[in-house]
Amino acid sequence: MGLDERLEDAIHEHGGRMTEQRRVVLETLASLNSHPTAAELYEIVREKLPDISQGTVYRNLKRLKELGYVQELDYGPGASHFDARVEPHYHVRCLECGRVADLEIERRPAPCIEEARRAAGEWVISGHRVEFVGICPKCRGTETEQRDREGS
Amino acid sequence: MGLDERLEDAIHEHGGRMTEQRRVVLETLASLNSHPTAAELYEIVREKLPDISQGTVYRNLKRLKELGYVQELDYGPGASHFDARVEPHYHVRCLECGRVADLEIERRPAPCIEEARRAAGEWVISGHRVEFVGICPKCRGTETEQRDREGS
DNA sequence: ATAGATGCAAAAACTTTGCGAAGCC
DNA sequence: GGCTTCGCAAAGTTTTTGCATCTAT
Repeated sequence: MGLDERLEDAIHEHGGRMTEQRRVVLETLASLNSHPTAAELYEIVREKLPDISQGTVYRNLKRLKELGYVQELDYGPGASHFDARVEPHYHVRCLECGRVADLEIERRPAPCIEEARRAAGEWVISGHRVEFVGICPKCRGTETEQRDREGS
Repeated sequence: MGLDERLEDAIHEHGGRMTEQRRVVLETLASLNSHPTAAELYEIVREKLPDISQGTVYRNLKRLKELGYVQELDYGPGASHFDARVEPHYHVRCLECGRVADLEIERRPAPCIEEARRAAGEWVISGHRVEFVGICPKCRGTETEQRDREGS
C-alpha cells in the first residue's frame, strides 16, 4: 500500500525497472516540503547515494513526471523546481530568489474554463494553473536590511 | 502619442537611450500575436537589422521588461517566451510544443487572494498568474496522425 | 539473457557578461 | 564628451545525450 509499491507497478507497466536511484530520488523529493531544483535535489540525494550522477537525477525526474508521480514547476527564470505532491494545489513563488512553497488553501474549480474553451478555438484545453507570486520571508528580511543600509 | 514616444520618455527617465535596436525589438514583438522566445525574436528582428546580436536582444528584452513594456512568460520547459501586451490577460500553453497564445476572454479578479495572504504567513503576496494548458491545433494534428500510423 | 538504467563526460540549449568600438543625448 | 549600448565572443547555467558498463527482471 506504500508509495513504493504503487510506483513499482506503474514503472513495470511501462516496461521500466525499479532501481535504488529511482526510489531514492522520489522518496527524497516526497520527504521535503520545499520544492528543489534538479541540482538541489541532486545534492540532497547524494547524501544517501554518493555516486549518483546528475544525469540520473534528471532522467528519473523526467520519467517520474511522465508517470505522474512528480510535477515540474517551471515558473520563473532559472531552473525548474520539482514537487512530489501531484494533486493540484497552489504555490507561491518568490520573485527575488525563486523559492517555491505550498499554499495550504483549498483549490477552486477552474475559473471560466468553458469560456476559455470557446475562446481557444481549435485548441484542446485540458486544465489551468494558478500561481501566486510575492516575496518570501528571507528575501523580505534582506530587502529591509538593504533599505536600512542605504538609509532610504 | 505613439508607443515610441512613451517608451522614449520612460527610457530617458531611467537614464537610458533610445537606440534603433531597442525600438525594433519592441516594435517587432508588439507586431506579433505570437509570443516568441528570445531566439525566435532574434531571427525575426534580423530581417530588419541583420547585424544585431543575440546579446542585444536579450539585454533589451530584459530592460524593456524592467520598464514594464514587455512581460516574460517563463512557464513550461525550455526558453522563456516574451509578450509586448503587458496588461493582464490569459494565455494558453501547448503541453506538446510549448507554443503560447493569447486567450481573448475577460480577466477575472484574483481568486481568493485574501485567503492566500492568510495562508502564506510571512510571505508578501503581490499577485497571481493563471495559465491555461492544452494542445494546440498543430500538435493535435500530429497526435492524430501518429495514432493513425500506429493504428491504435 | 536482455532490455532498461547507470555513471561519466561531452554536448546541447539557453542566458549572461567582459571588452573595445560606436552612438545617443 | 561622457555614459549607455552595441557587436562579438567567451563563459555561465541548466538540461540532455552517447556510450560502455551494470543490473533488475
